[in-house]
Amino acid sequence: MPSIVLVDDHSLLRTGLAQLVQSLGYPVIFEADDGKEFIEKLNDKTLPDVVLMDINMPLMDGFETTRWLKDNYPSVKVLALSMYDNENSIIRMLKSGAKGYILKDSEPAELKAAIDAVVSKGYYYSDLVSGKLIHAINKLDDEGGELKNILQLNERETDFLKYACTEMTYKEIADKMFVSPRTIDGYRDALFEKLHVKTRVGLVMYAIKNGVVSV
Amino acid sequence: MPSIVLVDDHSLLRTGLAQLVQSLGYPVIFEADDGKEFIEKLNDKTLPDVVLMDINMPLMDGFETTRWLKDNYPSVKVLALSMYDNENSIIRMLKSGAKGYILKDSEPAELKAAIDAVVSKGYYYSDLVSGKLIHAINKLDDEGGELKNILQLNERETDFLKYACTEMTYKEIADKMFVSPRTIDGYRDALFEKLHVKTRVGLVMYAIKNGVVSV
DNA sequence: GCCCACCACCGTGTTTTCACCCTTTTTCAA
DNA sequence: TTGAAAAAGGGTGAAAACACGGTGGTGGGC
Repeated sequence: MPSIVLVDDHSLLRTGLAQLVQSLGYPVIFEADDGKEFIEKLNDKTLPDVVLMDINMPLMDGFETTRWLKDNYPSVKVLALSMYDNENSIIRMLKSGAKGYILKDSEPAELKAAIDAVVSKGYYYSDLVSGKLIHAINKLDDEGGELKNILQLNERETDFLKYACTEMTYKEIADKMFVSPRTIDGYRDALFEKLHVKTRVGLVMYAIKNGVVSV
Repeated sequence: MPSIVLVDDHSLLRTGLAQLVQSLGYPVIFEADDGKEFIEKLNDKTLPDVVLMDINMPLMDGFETTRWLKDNYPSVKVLALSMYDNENSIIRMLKSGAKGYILKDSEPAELKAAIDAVVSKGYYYSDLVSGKLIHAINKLDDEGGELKNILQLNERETDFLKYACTEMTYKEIADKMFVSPRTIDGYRDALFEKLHVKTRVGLVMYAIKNGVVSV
């Protein structure tokens, strides 16, 4: 049977999941609270076949950790485990190297199917994932193929987005970030365009759906 | 050993939790996806000692379900299980009749302690809960004791709050809700006051933290 | 060198949001 | 039945948010 490692910051759920995975017959090698702890615990003796990886975690998130794994231990398959089914997370996670993506409200049978598929076929794409991917491709056509926009924000934009989720005015955010209010206007307009929103509320909703800010 | 029922809409996590609870030695009588399903499955033969209840669920949420249980089967103890540690949820849940409140990222040992305490002592208040309660009491003093404000919003306010989390302007929201824009201004100002926020972003963050809108 | 992308910055004008203070209608309880 | 609240609608003005069209500097590629 394929061996498993769990990475999730919700201790109770992770432990429960470990029990479930074991009851399905897969040995759980170890568990970790976040990407950093995972990497520390990982060595040649503890290499699993599959890593069940949460996306939103403190310290080192699922995207980063999956990318690191792809670079350092490409034989280890990552199965992303998320609360949400938003398109950006799915695409970013697959781009980072994940071999599959399942929601936390799936049935145990789907988890088993996903683990088996990742091990035997090398990937697991549920209808949900396929659907989102197709939708993303269609959107690309509409926009002339600017894939980068869906994927990543730079440092400054991420910082700004966090501040945008507070009750600060743009002027106050400008002070906090040591730039002029006009520059903040620029960040805002760039994000409006990239994220396809029109208002600050749109920014906030995006930030939350994508784990840029933790609720 | 006390018997347990689990109510949570995240199937994978709920199943895992069930395994965990059973491995701690507590029999799990049944599981449910939400409050509605829970009530349908409940009868004199399936009465548990403790219900582990998620807060944010579709159809019938944790508050409603706990209140119903308090009215119909007061002997069943509810232990609230939440992602978030925000004050309002804790207070509302305890007001609804929950005997304890633990976070999903607690250690399994705390879950065990909580279940045991709820059964033997009738309640379980962690340091987190106590701390939040004390903070809430202090806030009350500052405001002259307006407890109702923390607890519940009426129908119209809830509707408005949902719309406020979209990119609609207040004018558009007014159209949707069949009232004049001025009335919307009124809803908004009332919520600013009740929720102690100053901007629409504040409303959005409140709505998300309290599960008024689902992310 | 030159072009290009990217970042920070700037000005102007419109729309939306928010604060403050007001009237009318409905409701409900003393 | 009166009168005190609560809910709805209203006006004005200032502040913030948003749209649009710009400038100059920096650091690659070629």
